[in-house]
Amino acid sequence: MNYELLLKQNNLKITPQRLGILQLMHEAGHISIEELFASIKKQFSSISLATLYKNINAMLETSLIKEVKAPEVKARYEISKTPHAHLVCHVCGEFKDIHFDVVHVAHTIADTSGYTINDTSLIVSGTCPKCQ
Amino acid sequence: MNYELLLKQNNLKITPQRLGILQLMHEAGHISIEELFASIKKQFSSISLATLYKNINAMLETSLIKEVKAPEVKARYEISKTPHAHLVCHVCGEFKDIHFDVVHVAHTIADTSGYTINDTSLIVSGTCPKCQ
DNA sequence: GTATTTGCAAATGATTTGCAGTGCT
DNA sequence: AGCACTGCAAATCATTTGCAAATAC
Repeated sequence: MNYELLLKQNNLKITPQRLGILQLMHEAGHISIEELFASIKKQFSSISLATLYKNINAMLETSLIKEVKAPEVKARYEISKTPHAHLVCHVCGEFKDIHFDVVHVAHTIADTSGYTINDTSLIVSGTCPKCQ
Repeated sequence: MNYELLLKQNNLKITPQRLGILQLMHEAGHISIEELFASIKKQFSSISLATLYKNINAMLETSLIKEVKAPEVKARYEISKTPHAHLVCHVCGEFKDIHFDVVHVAHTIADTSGYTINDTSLIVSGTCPKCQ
């Protein structure tokens, strides 16, 4: 994945910290602020939590990344992809992407409401096979 | 709605504060902590934010109420009902219940995954007719 | 009467802001 | 060169905890 291009396309300057954040996010798939901070400190030992938050917020504003808010657990961040659903194990905490047509479901839901749809969040929580 | 019965069924003691919280939550449909605190202070001027949090947490633990975490906005709380979806207007902030079979969707999603499903959150964000 | 809840104050945790210095283009 | 980004410290905002007094059952 070309992180430099991703940043450029979103009018964000390329910095080593940002590249590191995107790389870790991509590897993890879904990652929380704490996990990200702990991991990135291995590369940039003096990185500050303020910088991490500023960058996360900048990337959220341009929709380069997306915040996934599941019930009961802390938010995770992922690089934006085509709309999909999530499956979360509340025992081990694993997040899994599910390729499912959420846009179609959203339209069914908003059908008679007159709403203009922007975003759909579909998260199923449960226990994964390993944790049962 | 019988709030005393609701509390009893969940093994929670009946207090005026709890009855007030449930009443406001029921009237509002979906309410944030700040809104709830501002409203309940009109009835119990000396209620503390700590009490509010303790009660919200107690009711969440028994599942008497549910936390709705939508993208971009602060969490809202609702009295637990049959599973349903939510439609949120990101302009005026209004939350709307949509009676939609989320359990069926959840099963479709978790179908081949081997997950045991506990909970499903389906939230569609957009602009409501009034705000367009 | 006993256990739980309340309200207060203080503690903790999470996130944001201001600013001086540095780095990107 | 000029503007954006970084890192630090401090500020702010959100939530939790400990404890004494009050209340539920």
